[in-house]
Parts: sequence; C-alpha cells; structure tokens
Amino acid sequence: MIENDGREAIDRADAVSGKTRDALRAAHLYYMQDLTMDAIAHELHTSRSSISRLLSHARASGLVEISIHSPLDLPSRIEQEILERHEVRAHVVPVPDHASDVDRLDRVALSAARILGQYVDSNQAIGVAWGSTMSAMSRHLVPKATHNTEIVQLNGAGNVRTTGILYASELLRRFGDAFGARVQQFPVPAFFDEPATKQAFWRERSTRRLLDLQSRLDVALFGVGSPFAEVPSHVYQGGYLERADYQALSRDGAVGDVATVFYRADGSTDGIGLNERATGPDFAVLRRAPRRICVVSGRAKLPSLRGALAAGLITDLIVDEGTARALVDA
Amino acid sequence: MIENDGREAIDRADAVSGKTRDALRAAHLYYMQDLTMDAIAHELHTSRSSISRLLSHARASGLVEISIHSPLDLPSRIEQEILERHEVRAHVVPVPDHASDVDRLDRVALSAARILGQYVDSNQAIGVAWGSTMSAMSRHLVPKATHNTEIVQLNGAGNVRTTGILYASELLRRFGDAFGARVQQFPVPAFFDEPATKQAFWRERSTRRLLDLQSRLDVALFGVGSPFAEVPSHVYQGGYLERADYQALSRDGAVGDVATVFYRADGSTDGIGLNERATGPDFAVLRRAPRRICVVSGRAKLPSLRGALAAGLITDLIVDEGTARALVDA
DNA sequence: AAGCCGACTGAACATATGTGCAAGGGTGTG
DNA sequence: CACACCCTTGCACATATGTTCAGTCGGCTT
Repeated sequence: MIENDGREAIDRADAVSGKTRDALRAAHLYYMQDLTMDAIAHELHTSRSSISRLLSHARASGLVEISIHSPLDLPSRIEQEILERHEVRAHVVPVPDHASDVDRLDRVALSAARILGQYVDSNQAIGVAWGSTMSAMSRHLVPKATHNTEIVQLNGAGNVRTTGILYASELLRRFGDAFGARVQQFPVPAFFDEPATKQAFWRERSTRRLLDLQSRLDVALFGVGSPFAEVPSHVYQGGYLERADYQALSRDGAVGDVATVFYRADGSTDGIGLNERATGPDFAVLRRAPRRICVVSGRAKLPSLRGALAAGLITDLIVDEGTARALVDA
Repeated sequence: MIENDGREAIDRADAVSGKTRDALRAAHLYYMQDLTMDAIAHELHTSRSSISRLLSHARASGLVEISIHSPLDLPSRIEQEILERHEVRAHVVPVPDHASDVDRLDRVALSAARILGQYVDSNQAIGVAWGSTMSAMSRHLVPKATHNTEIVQLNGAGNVRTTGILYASELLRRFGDAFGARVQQFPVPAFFDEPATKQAFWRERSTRRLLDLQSRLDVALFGVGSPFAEVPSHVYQGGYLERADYQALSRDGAVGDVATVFYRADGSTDGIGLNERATGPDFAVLRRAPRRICVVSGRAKLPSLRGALAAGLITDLIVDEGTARALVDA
C-alpha cells in the first residue's frame, strides 16, 4: 500500500507538471505570439476545446498575470487625493453607483483578490482577519507560489453560525492554498465573555506563540466593521454581541472595528470596554506590520473607514468608487 | 493659426487622456472584475463594439500588461541548461519545428518585443542594432512610458536599399516612440571604405558624443549576423560587402557579427580586417552595458550565436526553441 | 473480470468578441 | 456656407472562445 501510494503521488505530480508545462506553452503562444486557439490546438496536437480549458487553467492558477498600469502622468484623481490627505495608497475599484451592496462587495473583493498577489511574497507572515469582505476575497484568490510564507489568523472566530458564511478555518485555508503557505489558526472565540479569561489565555504559551507571530507580520489584511450601519457586517449578525454590548459600544462612541477591536471616529480606542474581551491585535501591534491592506466596500462603511484612517491602521486601501468619492468629498 | 494649433493640441490631449481614462476603466472592469464587454458597454453608456476597440487600445498601448511566470520549481529544462552552461538568462520562444524561417523570425520578434518591456525603464540609455531581427521587433513593441530615456543607434546603416527593409531611422524611431525616448542617430555607413576615414570620423566631436553614449549604455539590444549561412541576414544582401570582403572574412575565420563587428567561433576578433572599417562598438565597449539582450531565430544562426556567447556578449538571450535545443544538444 | 469512479477528450452548440461598413459629427478650408 | 476630410460610432456579420454533453480511458475496488 505504501509503495502504491508513493507511486501514485509521483505519477500525479508528473501529470500535473506536464499539464503545467502545456499550459505554459499554450499561454506563450496565445498571449505572447497572438496565435489563435485553433492554431495552438494544431501545434499541440489536441482540440481547440482543450486549449480553451488549458488557458483558463493557466489564468486561474496564476501562470498568466494580467496587470493594469495607469500611465504615470494620469493617476486617478481620487487616488491622488486620498494619497495626499491620508498618506494611503488607494486602489479605487470602478463600480456603478446603482450597483447593489452585494454586487459592490463582490466586485471589490474580486479586484482585491487579484491585486493582493502584488503584496504577497515568499518568507512573509500575512495576517488575515475574518468577515464578509475577507470571505468574498478568499473565493477569488489567484494562486501564487511562495516559500516559507505563513497565513496568520488575526482574530478569533469562535461560535460560527452556518448561515452561508464561511468557517474561519475554511477561509484561512483558501488563503493558504492560494499561496502555498502554512496556516496559523487562532482557536479562540471572537470575544471572550470575561476579560480575565482572555488575560489568562493570553498567558498560555501556545497563545503567546501566535501573538508573537502577529507582532511580526509583513502584511496585514482586513476589512472594517461598522456596527451601527443599516447593513451591519456579519460579525454583528452572528450573535457574537449582546444588546448590552451594542449599548456599551454606542455609549463609548465606537464607530467601527478592525479585527474585532473597536475605535472611535478619531481613531482612539482607550476606554472602549469591549476591547478588553476582544481577540484581535492591539492597534499598536497591528501597526508594526509595514503593509496594512484594508478592503472596504459600500458607503455605509464610510464612518468606520474614516476612523480606521484616523487610527493610522491603513497603508493600502482597496475601495469602491462611490465610497472613495464620498471619502474625499466631505 | 498658432493659437488654433495650440487649441487643437490641447483638445486632442484632453481627448486622448479621456480615452485613456475610459480604456483604463474598461480594462479594470474586464480584466479585474471579469465583466463581459456587453456589461461594460452598458456601464459606460456606449456600444459593445466600442468597448472591444477600447480594450484593444488598452492592450496595444501597454495599459494592460500580460506576463507569464513559470512556477519557480519548473523552469524550462532548456533555459536552465543554457543558464548553467553559458551564464545567460534565456527566454525560449516555443515555435514548431516545421515553421518557416520567416514565421520563426516573426514569432520570436513578437515575443521579444513583449519581453523587452521588462528591461526598459526611465533614465536609461538603450543601444539598438539594426537588422532584420530588430526590424521585425520594432513593428511589435508595446509602448511603455519612460522619462529621460535614450535610444542609441549602435552601428551605422548607410546605403540602405528599399527592398522592403526598414530604414534604420524608421526602426529607431519606432523604439523611440514606443518608450517616449529620444533617439540618437548614428549617421554613418555600415562600413567605411577606408579605415583611415573611419578613424578620422571617430575623432569628430559629434561622433565622439555618440561613442561616449555607446560606452555608457544600460541596455544593448542586438541580433547576430551569420555571413555564411544559407539565408544570410540582410546586412549581407544590401550590397554592403563586396565579394572580396567575404573572402577576407572567410580567410579570417569569422562566423558571425554583432552590430557589424565580426568574431570567430571562439569569440575572438583580433586580426579580422573588416572590423577596422566597421562602425559598431568594440566588444570591450559593448560589454560595459550591464544588460545585453540578444535575439536570435533560426538554426542557421547557431554558429554565430555560439561565437557571440563565447565572446561573452550576451547576458539575456531570446531564442526560438529549435535553436535553443540545438544549442544545448551539441 | 466486471464495475465504478474521476479525469479527460472532442464534437456540437451557445456565447462572446472582432471587424467591415455606412452614417454622423466635428474641424479646417476654399 | 458648402465641402472635403478625419475620426468615431453602432449595426450586422464573421470569427473566436466557452461550455455542455456523451463517450473514452486508466486506476481502483469488489
């Protein structure tokens, strides 16, 4: 049996690399030499359909990378303005104003997933938060081969409901798969019931290991939550917070959260009680990551976004056009 | 009149930048968000045809860049072998064995033109030779915006026939246009009749300026000539060389040339008489350029290619598959 | 050996994209 | 103002690409 398994693995690897080789060649012929799929099929002694599939595979697996460069003399006015006002590099995703929130989120997530490849590289620790934005992104990641890269869960997810949302572990796994990276789970609830429990947990050596990883991230990736928007992000639907928690947040003046840590419009977090029980990294820790990518879609998140900007949490922002416009208009 | 011209230029620039803006947006929607052209047409309030054309424009003008990455663990065996044997980074262009020489040249040139973008950047001096390979490349360059970059002609072209081949100035202009670069022409014949004339010319200050530029190149781009192959490169058809010249080259053991400078199979050039009258840069000068890109297609050029490799002229090689295979086989 | 499974293929069809063409709008010219 | 010119547009058609489906193959189990 063992020998059989070994043999099978080798065969499969060969088959895969043969496929990759073909895909690479087809991609050259198609994208570099502008041959038609028909012509390629002829050269590779197969059918046109197979070439079509092979090319799809080549794109989906990141063999072919398509990038878009604005000419240097024509940076989008909005991106320019965001850069000047907030010292944040913005990617504005064009989305028509009349698009639904679901559409908008999907389209921003799709673009973000494709842009992400630029930021991910070998030998990095990449912190990933958890939420509907990250979930949508995780479904569109373009694979990119890396070595020795780790995906680190930023905040606990405990208590997940199955209402269509992804389990955090599944979400993280997708990131890990896409980049050939190890995944470091953080098996705690999103919020502890008691601050004391959190503190106790935080002293555990296994927890310390993860916190240590979090403090040495190269890239952090997150959305923002807006607890008081009409369409609250799903952390607020999943039953993580009680009515009393909302009241407390409201009283404390919180306008949003990043990885379950809440902040006010001015970016401050001091004295927001709930944070004592939250599992996400302290902003001082988060800000150690040289690149902090925030993905936001929908005007409803504007106040949260402003707060996160005020807190200096963001170095790179991926945002839909309408929200970007609203951000610079006011 | 002057005011009119000015006004028109502004309008046209606005129109262009408006077009670029649209193209950029369409490209985002198409390549990042996977919308169909129909959908984009709807979003941009125009017809599908216009979007098709806009996207063609976006690709042709370098707004959209498509690149192909081999996974790091699967570098083409041939490229790997060339790297090990010759310390040269190879790009092997897949071309079927039965392709005609014309096809082969075209396809290599097309690929090379697209690869070239990776090497060209702002504030560079780029030396460009002259021949059928460069001519074919020049017709497929993908524009890339640069500042303060110069295209420097490597060797004289005098005496051009109009038999379908491009005038050198036209060829250089295409490179210049593609990269928004100044073009430095070298208005001398390919070969002088008398070494003394060349030496005299070389003392002229205007010539010195250009020779100086040539000695400070960042990138050099050239093919190889093979005077004794069945299908001689067109330098040998244009009536540049006399029967006596060929005999001399043969006697001196020359196997090829780079920018009109001839060399033997072992890469040596000493004592090859014709070089006294040639206008291309001495190899010692050429080798100062940190990147020296050679584009070769067709097995007939194999001996020339070997010689150029022996001479250490090449740092980056773009070559068709058949020739690459022949190179490593023997 | 028979049978199941999954992965892959090519033919046929469905869809998406590219292009020739005639029409319209703007601009400079006589 | 009429005209020629050039550029752009959208339509209709031609072509290229994507996808479904039924069939094949090899590996594995029963």
